[in-house]
This record gives sequence, structure tokens and C-alpha cells, in this order.
Amino acid sequence: MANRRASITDLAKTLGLSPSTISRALSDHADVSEATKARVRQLAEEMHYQPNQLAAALRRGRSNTLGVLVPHITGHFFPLVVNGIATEAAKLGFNVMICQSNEDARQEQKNIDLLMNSQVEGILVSLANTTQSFGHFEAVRQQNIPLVFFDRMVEDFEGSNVSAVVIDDYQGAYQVVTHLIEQGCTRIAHFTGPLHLSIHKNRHQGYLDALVAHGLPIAPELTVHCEMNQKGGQTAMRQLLRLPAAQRPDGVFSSNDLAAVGALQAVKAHRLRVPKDVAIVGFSNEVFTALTEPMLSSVDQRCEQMGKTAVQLLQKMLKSGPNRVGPPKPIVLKPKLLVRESSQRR
Amino acid sequence: MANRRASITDLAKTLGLSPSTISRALSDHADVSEATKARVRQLAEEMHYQPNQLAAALRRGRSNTLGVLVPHITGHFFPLVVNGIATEAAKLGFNVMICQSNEDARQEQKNIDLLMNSQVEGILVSLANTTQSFGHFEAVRQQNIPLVFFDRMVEDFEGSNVSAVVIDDYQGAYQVVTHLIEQGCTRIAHFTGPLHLSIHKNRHQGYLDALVAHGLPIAPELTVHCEMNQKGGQTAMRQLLRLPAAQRPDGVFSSNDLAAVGALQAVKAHRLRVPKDVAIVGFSNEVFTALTEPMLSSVDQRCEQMGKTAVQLLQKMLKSGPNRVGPPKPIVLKPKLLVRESSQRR
DNA sequence: CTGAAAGCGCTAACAA
DNA sequence: TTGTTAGCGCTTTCAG
Repeated sequence: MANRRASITDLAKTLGLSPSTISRALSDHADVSEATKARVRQLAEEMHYQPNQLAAALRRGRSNTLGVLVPHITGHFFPLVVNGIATEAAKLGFNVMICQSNEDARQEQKNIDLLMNSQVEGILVSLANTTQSFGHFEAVRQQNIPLVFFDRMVEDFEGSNVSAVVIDDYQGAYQVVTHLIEQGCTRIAHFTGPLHLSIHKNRHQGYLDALVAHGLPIAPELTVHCEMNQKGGQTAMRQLLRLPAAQRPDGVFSSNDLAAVGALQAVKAHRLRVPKDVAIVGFSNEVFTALTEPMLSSVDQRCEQMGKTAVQLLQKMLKSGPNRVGPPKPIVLKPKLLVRESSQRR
Repeated sequence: MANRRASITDLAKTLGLSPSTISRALSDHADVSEATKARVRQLAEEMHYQPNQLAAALRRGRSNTLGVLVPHITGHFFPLVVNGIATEAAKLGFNVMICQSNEDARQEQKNIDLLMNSQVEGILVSLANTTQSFGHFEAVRQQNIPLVFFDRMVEDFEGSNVSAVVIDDYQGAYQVVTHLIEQGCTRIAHFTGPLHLSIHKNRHQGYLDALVAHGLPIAPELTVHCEMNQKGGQTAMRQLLRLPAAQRPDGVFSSNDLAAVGALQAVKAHRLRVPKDVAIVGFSNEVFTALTEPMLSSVDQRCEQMGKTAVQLLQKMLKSGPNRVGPPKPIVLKPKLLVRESSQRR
């Protein structure tokens, strides 16, 4: 009943061989005769032998495992990134250990420790938004464990073994606004969340710069700070629709998709048409953007690509060893504008 | 540069103590003087000591880790369940190792092996839908590693150390239909996917039984097999709306939310009102159900609860040891009907 | 081609 | 209260 697992020693005894031979046979070492390998493999099968990775990792000093730490594992974005990470890691022969910080700096700390204790060979992390100090990454740096930030990074983190991959929010916003202008919009509103968050700050800047680049004026009343959810979008849109006709926007770029849906609903409730009277574009390419009527244009953040790139980066660092000094230059992914019905005017 | 991690032995040497004392001090063993503990802890801090869990686990024969295997880590359902699992596991002091099978039986096999090799103390798994044979669980059973299936289980898996937690799809469907009847619907249609999948089979049966229980006739033309996505729902609904007025449904229960959205759109396109002319209810409580107009009623599957329950079950098995024989009686969670606008008639 | 022996870092008898 | 010792299961020199 208390079925102890078969070990190499067990196999060795049963076959009258030494543990070393068994070990070599199982890892298909060239120095072992085919005959022996065959016997070993067969017995291993029969005895349901399972190698003990803990022991192997301890002995080798390499765990073959990567650690992943995300703020949460629900929602739209992170599961996709994690999927990209897991897929690429598997391809490269790594196992993956996934933790979530629940957006809490304390837990982030704990999880980093956990990953280190688990002897991961590298860590991929997206910061909790409450994280203000970075002491818990000190140990990672000290021990020279490769660290890749993705999406949310420490801006001024110095280290020879640190890297990052982020999405170019500015560029995404710039593309959106350029697109809206090409569709004939001349008064483009922007819904934004708190500007101390870099995603909103960068998207807002992209919005402003694109307007300027195309010779359009910047109308302060068209930048609306609102709750970035459906209700907030509705409220913000209603407010804009109350403006005198000449000041009313004919295009909306929302910093996220939920608020864009709210805007869409408000416009429809106002008996105006989307995209004819008001064109709307969101950000993130959430699942539901394909379900609205009209379907919502949005910006795809290439989540899987981000995960994949992050792992490749880590792999490179693992291979080449530490060699850089100073803060990392993050790899910046170009987002992809997806034009759907809500902003397509011809 | 090649910073080896500080070990217990290192601490011992530095302090002129034995490794065992260090070990005990670090784990706050009662037999160590407070003075010593303080010294040890301080040095550990200074040297950035990180315990090597691999070594500890190897020595103790307990890894303190649970394995989780899901078909995929994207979408709506599984991330929430995994979240429930991770949260509860953390509460009970377990680490969690998460794998995905990508709905592929081969990968499932590999992942099970991986988890076993990693010496997990228990495994939580939701089957890939291509899984037909269960040989890869043989090893798990052999070694008496507690196994908990969630959501998708092996119906006739016998074992003293196996358990399961599932959602009562039948009950959920029954609730939906009863609700629709209470709202005054008398001709209720059902959109279903392939009936060889138990989720659809059970929901369909719940639909039929609820009709019978309330004395309503079963109209075969009202069970529509369709692609369970938005397009499929639209097509199915249009087809139903072409029926002669007397045969047309005044209520729709869709086996998932996507098709329900499609139905909603088709009804609106037909200039009929929801819920007045046709009431609609979906299944799964996807995020977007709260974004439609009117908001879509649906059935919440208590994903987090499922994860939590699964872990608790595992914990119980771990504590009590194997004691049952024969196939497990799964724990069945009651789903929760969420009545929103699309089916609320007063 | 195979075996003997050492040791990865930690814990837990047992001894002092 | 602390130290000694042995060993978890595996890999890897080094010697046959």
C-alpha cells in the first residue's frame, strides 16, 4: 500500500548492475551497450520507474525550471502571456513554475523567495502595481539569476543579468489616432485612466503626438479622465455628446476596451451611428470586442508573442552568461491595430 | 561573479556552529536558544541565505507541492479555477506547479510524468478532451499519489486515492428552464452542442426534464444543434424566427454564452424585444454577458469554488491516507443562476 | 563497457 | 542546548 517509488538503486539491484550504469543507460549515454540499455529500459517500464527530478537537480545544480510571477492569472492579458511563456519554455525543454502576486507587493516578495528556493534557473516577472520598492529583487541580482521583466518593469533597475520586454503603448495609440484621422475624423476624444500608470500615460502621449503630427488641434475638453470600465465609458461619452454640435467628437480612442463598449452603447442610445457619426477604437483586443454591434476596433497587444520573446531572452542570458552592465534596454513589441466595424467608414 | 548561494554549511562555518543547529534555528525549533537563533537569523539575512527546497524536499521525502494540469490556461473557465486552486493551496501552505495539456492526450501524458518526477504530493487534473485512454494515470494510482479530477473526469476510474469535483450542469439547466417558465415562457428553445460531450448532454437533459416537470410539451424542433459560437447562435435563432408565429419560441436557453449573444443579436435584428418577446439565458457567466444590451442572464459555474474544493479534497486525502475502494463519488457543486435583463420580465 | 565512491544541501535520529 | 552521523536519489569523476 505504502508503495515506495522505484529508484535507480532498486533497478540496479534487480538487474545486478551498478547505479551508475543504470543512470547512464537511462540517459542514453554512448558508453553503455545497447543490450544493457534495452534491459534497463524494459525493467524501468515494468517497475513504473520515475526519475526523481529533485535529486537530479540537486546533484546537477540545475533545476531546468523557470519561474513565472504574474499579478494575477485571470483576466485577458496575463493568461495569454503565460500561455506564450509556457509554450516556448516547453519547446526549449524547461519546466515552468507559475505564481501570482495578486497585485500585492508582499506576496510578490514571498513568491520571489519561493522561486529562488525552488532553484529556478531564471525568473520572468510582471510587477504587482502596488510594488514600490525592489528589495526583493536584490537577492535575485546577488545570485545572478537571470531576470526578465515583461509588461510591467522596474524602469531603473540596474543589473548585468536583467532584461525586459514590453509593448509599445505609445505606438499603439499613435496608430489608432492616425487611423481615425484617415477615416475622416477631425475631433477625436480620448478616454484615459490615471496618468501615473505608464500604460495610460504613454497612450495619452501617443494620442497627443498623433494629433499634432497630422495638424489637428489639441482640445483639452476631449481628453476625458474616467473609470476605465463600461459605466465610466458611458458616462464620459454622454458628457461629450452634450457638448455643442461643433465641439462634439466624431471619433473616440479609449485607453481600454471596456470603456469603449460603454462609449459605443452611449452613442447608440443617443440615436447616433457608429462609425458614421462617431468612430470608436478601444485598446487590448479583449474577447468581447468581436461581439459588439458594430464590432469594436482595438489594438492587439501580442500577448503570446510577449511571453515567447521573454523566454527567448531568458534563454539567451542563460547561455551567454552575464555580460552587460547598466540598466537593460527593453525589447519593445509593436502592437497591432485591428480595424473592425466601429471605425471603418467605407 | 559566479556567486554560489550561501548554504547551511556556510552559515555553520561562519558561526562556528554545526549545520544541525543552523537548520534547527532557521526552522525555529524549540531546542535552540534564543540567542543562537538571533545570531543565525541575522547572518542568514546578511548572507542572503535562501534555503534549498530541492534538498529539503529530497531529504524529507515531501515536496510540499501540488501539481495542476489543465487543458489550457486561457479562456474564461480554467484561469478562474486555477486561481481558486492557487489561492487555497497557498492558504494551506502548498506550492503549486501548473501545466497545460493543450487539449492533447500526448501532452497530458508527458505532463503527468513531469509532475510525478517533480515529486508532487498530489495532482489536480482536468482532462484534455482528446483523452481516451487512461494509462498515464496508472503510475499515479500505483504510487498512491492522491488524484483529484475537476470539471472533466474519468467516469469509471477506480482507485482508493482518487476523487473528483464537478459542476451540476443538469441542475443548472433545470434552474434556467424553470426560471424561464416562471417568467411566462411556454415555448422554450434550447441551443446545444454535440451531445456526446457530457456538459451538453447534461444541460439538454435538464432542459427536457424541467419542461416535463412543469407540464410543458417537448417540441423537437425547439432543440437546435448548432455551432456554439456567436455566428452559430445567430443562425439558429434566425431559423427559429422563420417558424410560423404559433411555433416560434418565446424563450431560449443556450448551452453557452457565445451562442446566446448570437441569439440576442438575431432577435434584435428581427425587431423583436428581449426579454419581452423572447427571453434569453446563456451558460457560463462569461465576462461579456454583463456587456450586452440587454445584459445576458447566465449560469455561474463557481469556478473559484471548484478550485478551492478540489484542493480541500486533496488535502483531506493527504491527511487521512488511502481508505476508500471503488470509483469515487464526485463532489457536485450547485451552479448559480444569475438573472439579468435578458430574461427578467417584470 | 561497467563499477566504486563521493557529494549536491538538507534534516533527523541519536548521542553528548 | 548543541554536535555527530547518516542518507534522501541522483550524477559524475576516476578507476578498472
